[in-house]
Amino acid sequence: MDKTLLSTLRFRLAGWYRANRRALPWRRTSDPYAIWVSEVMLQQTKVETVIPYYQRFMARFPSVLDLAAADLQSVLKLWEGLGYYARARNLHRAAGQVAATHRGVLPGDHGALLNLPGIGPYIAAAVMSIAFGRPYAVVDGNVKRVLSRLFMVDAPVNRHDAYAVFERKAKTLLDPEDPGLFNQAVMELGALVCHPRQPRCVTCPVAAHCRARQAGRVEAYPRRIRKPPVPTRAAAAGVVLKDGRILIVQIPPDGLLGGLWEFPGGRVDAGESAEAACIRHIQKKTGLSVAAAERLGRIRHAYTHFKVVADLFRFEWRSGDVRLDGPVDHRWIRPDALTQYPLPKTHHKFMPLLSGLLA
DNA sequence: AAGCCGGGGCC
DNA sequence: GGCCCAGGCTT
Repeated sequence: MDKTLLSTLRFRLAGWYRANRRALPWRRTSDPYAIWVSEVMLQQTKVETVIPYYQRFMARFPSVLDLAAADLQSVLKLWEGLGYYARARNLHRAAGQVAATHRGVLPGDHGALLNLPGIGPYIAAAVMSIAFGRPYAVVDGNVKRVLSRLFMVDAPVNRHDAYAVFERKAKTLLDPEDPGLFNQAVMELGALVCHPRQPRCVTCPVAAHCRARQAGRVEAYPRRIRKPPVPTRAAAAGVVLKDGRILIVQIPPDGLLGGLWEFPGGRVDAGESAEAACIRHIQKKTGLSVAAAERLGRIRHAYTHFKVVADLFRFEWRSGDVRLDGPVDHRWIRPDALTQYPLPKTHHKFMPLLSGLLA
């Protein structure tokens, strides 16, 4: 790209950003740890969703050492509802590593950051540029959308091999004078002006440089490959009652909802009743024999790769001690203690069905 | 290179 | 109901 054009683009973008940026909590600090936490929370998550989580998290864990000293369950409880719980597990583990090997100070070194769990190309570049002022270009969903329109990039943004294409573009555009501001400016432009649908080109500071706009094809970019529709699964979960207490089990740390707690249950096979499936899963996973009492209700929930229709049952314990197969821990708790544990969204949807038990 | 991993808000 | 969001990890 022509050198004069390049500096004009950088200049206009920076000017627009200074005048239009949102006053976000993580923009009032230069603490690398705070920047790091915000970037982890912002993965695949909208700014408005993150703000309250970020504020609670930073109030509770103001430094790397505070986070490293915390137990994972309290971290997951603060993360409850934010999703992608591996982010919380990795952040906690990484804090432990920073405490142990860097004396609690996040290293301003690209390679060292990439070695920490949960820090990939995006967060490494974001922390290096925003917190340390170093020239690393970020490539996120916003950047890919903005660049795909600016240069009419035909590579679909949601294909893995597209990353290298956009990274090259981002590197040539990056303003070495203030990489942190430049990176945030491109992302803010994507968030406030260069929307996925109906972009506000009229107010765009770089519309004059935009090839898609010149071609009248802004809405045709970014290009994207279609994903197949997600399947729906049937599931069942059981509230097992024994002496006024209910059983919850902890989900294994790897995989879906790892580390959270749930009522025992599982998938309903084809041709199987939800109640029979639930009894089968409880027997298999906890070793308990239960007797059916009643069906409390049904909820629906959408995950990234499937949807679930889940029936909730109430059972009375009949016999057996807990012998776990699958879950990594269990508790017999009073119903009013449920809120002390990090639970999946499905279980928050179950709560209204439990009103009789909580009384 | 592709699949897995939450939840919410928008159309 | 599909799409999108300040992605990273695993295989």
